[in-house]
Order: sequence, then structure tokens, then C-alpha cells
Amino acid sequence: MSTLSARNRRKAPAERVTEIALAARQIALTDGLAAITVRAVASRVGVTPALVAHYQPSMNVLVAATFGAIVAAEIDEVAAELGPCQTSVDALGVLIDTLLGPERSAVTEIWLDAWSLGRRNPALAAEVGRQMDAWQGFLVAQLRVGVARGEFVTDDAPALAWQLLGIIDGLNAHATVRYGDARTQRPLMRTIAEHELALPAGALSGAAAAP
Amino acid sequence: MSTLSARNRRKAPAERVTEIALAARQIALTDGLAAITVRAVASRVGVTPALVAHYQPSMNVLVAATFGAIVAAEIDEVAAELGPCQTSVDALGVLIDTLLGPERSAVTEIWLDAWSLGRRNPALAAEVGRQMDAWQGFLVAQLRVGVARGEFVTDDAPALAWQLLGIIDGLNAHATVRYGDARTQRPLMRTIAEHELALPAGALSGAAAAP
DNA sequence: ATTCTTATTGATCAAGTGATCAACAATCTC
DNA sequence: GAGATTGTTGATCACTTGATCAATAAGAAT
Repeated sequence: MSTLSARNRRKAPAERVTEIALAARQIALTDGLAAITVRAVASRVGVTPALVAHYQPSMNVLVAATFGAIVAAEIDEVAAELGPCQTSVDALGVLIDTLLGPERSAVTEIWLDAWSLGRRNPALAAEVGRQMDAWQGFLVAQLRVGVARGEFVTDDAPALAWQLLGIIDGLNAHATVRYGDARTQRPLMRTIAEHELALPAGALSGAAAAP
Repeated sequence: MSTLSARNRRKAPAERVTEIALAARQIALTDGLAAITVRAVASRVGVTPALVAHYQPSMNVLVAATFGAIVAAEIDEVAAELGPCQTSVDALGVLIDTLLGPERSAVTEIWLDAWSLGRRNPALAAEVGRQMDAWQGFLVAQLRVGVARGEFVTDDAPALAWQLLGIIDGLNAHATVRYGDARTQRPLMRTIAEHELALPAGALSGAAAAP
């Protein structure tokens, strides 16, 4: 790849750091968090392993940072998609459709890797905690807007957010690992959300239904 | 441990194989599937790494077999617990309480490891598929009994079984990785099951309620 | 053009992994 | 008890991992 193209060019530290971070992200999305090794990243950037080690205090933190970057990007992406929605019901429907979409399997695998690798990588474990909190915070905000608008009813938005995220992660994990049939997952998820938020049956089904 | 106690005793192959399998299971339940190494198993059995390698075609299959054994034992255990139940509603309540219990976190971590490691270990991936099928088959059988008894109503037991298992795994994963609050998970799970099986509200709540 | 700063490298270490194989020795068989 | 069987070992290989450091050279400063 770029190993031969721009050989021996000297770059500003900030740029190299960015390159390394990007390479790590690509490797993770392709082959999982466990595939982020000094040599793999170095090879992808077109640089010596020593340079990667020079810019990163340790591989554990690079893995953690890469995980954090991927998940943070995911949140931003989903948030952007929810922007145009007029009602909270609309937004929730889009959220469910997006999060249970088949194109999220790469990110789901990242989550599975993180949950498993977190036990041996303290930095990663901490980052997993942060990102789970971030997701929950995001969803809580959405739910509270809906409650304020009088669209949703729930007496414990934080707990409900955790529950909904748990369900979504579980369905995604199953779909990614073994059964990719999202057709039955989305209706189920909508039904659960409707019930837990005191919505009329079918309220979430109409929105953003793909052909 | 037993490293010094019974030194240099020669055992029948079947017994050694059993010892190795047991050691692998204990290591997995304590430190995860990734901790199953030739040396770790050998050390626990009190034997040379070469002997472990001698009895196992490869570490990949030992990991896969260990995962399979743990999950199979889990299914048997749960099945045994459901035996005494008179009604399917009872059984489902016990099933939910058991599977979402806090003492299952070790097994949940095994599942997370398996899902993550499966990508690099074909034997493990195959075993994961088998055990997921086994769980689904078990739950489908339970659901069908309930339907036959007139307790449950569902037009697609297999699909519903996958969904319920996905939800349970997701809630368990979250609880294990970060939030161990099962108090909100079980009521939620009961509500979902009641709704999906056309049960009256609260039907699953009364059964097997711990003090 | 020369000097200086520093990004980059090559070589190398120590640790850990799975796996192999001739040699040993514990136990069984006769 | 002598011999055959085979469970078991010690040594060792090839490989991958993260990490270190003196030495090099690219680019900026003068």
C-alpha cells in the first residue's frame, strides 16, 4: 500500500499520531481489537514498529483509545441521524432501526472484543465503562425529551435506558455471531419500547420503515 | 496444589483426559477462555506441558471443548431446575430468574470470550453455533409445551426463542461487564415474556419469587 | 552551506505461545 | 522377576507479542 509510495518522508508528530490512530481503527474494524499489534499498525502506516511504540505509551492504551474512537464516532453518527426527526417517537424509531441494522456488525464485534479483552486490559475496561455511560447518557437525554414533550411515559429513564441498550446489544450480538435476521429483531424491539414507554401499539412501527 | 502431592503417578489415559478437561474448565471459569494455555493446564494438573499437548490435538479444540462442556453443563443444570415446575408459566419464571441471576456472571464471561475468540478459532466458532442451537432448541421445547398446554400463545416459537435468548444475553452481558443490578432486569424480562406469549400481566411475577 | 533539532530506524531483548520427539520409567503381562 | 507396553518427561523449535535504545538522517534554522 502506502509502504512504498511515500517512503522515508518525515512528518509532524501530530500527523503521525493521526495516521497511527486511523490505521488502528481500520485494523480493528476489519479484524477486531485483538488484531491491533505494534507490527500490524506499523505495517499499515508504512513505518517501523519502533515508531508506533514511540508514539504510544503502550499497546493497551492504543487499543483502548481505538475502541473509544470507534464508539464515540458511532454515537455521533447516530445522533446526527436523529437530528432531522420532528418527534421523539420518530427519533426512537430511527434509533432502533439504525442500531439494529445489519451494517453495524463490525461495531458489534468491536463491542464483543472489548467486553472480552477488557478483563486483561485495564485501560480498555475503563474506556468500555466510559463509552457505555456515554451511550446511556445519550439515550437518557432522548427519553427525557420525549417525556418532556408528553410523548413518552417512564418513571426511571436511566434504568430504562440501560435495559433498552442491553436488549439491543444482546440482539445485535446474536445477529452478528450467528443469526443475521434483523427482520424479527426490529419489530420485537419496537414492541418492547412501545410497552415500556406507554406508547400505543404500532406507534414506532410506521416511522422510517424501509421498503 | 496437586503438583507435589501425587508426583509421577501414572494414570490411565481416560483419567488424564478427564483431569485435563476439568482443569481447563476451572481455568476458564476463573480467568476466561483465553487463559487456557498448554502450560496453564499442565501446571494445574501437575504435569508437563508435553503431556497436555499429547492428549489434545490442539489448544483450539481444547478451548472449544471446554466452552462446550461449560455451556452444556449450564443447560443441564437449568433443565434440572425446571423439572419440578408444574406449569409452563412456573418454569418460564424460574428460567428467567435463574438465567438472570448474579451467580451466572462467570458463564456470561465465557460466552463473551467465546463470541470474541470465535473469530480466530474455527473449532470454537463451530461449538458456539452448536451451543447456541442447543439453548434455542431447549427453549423452543419449553415454549411448545406451554403452547400445547394452552398456557402460551405464539405463532413462531423458534424465532421467539432466539429473541428471548438474545435479550437475556444482552442484559447479562451488561450486568456482568458493568452494571450488576439484576433487580430491574428480571421484572423487565418477565414483562417482555408475558407480552410476547400473550400472558396476563403479572403472570410471571408471582412464581418463584425469592424472599 | 552548515549546524542543529528530532523524527525515524535497525537491531535486539525478554516473555509467552503451540507444538514436536527421542528418551525415560512406571506399570502390566507373562 | 524379566520383558513388553505405553504414559510421561525434558529439551527444544518456530513463532508472535510488546518494548527499548543507540544510531541515523530528514528537514528547519542560522
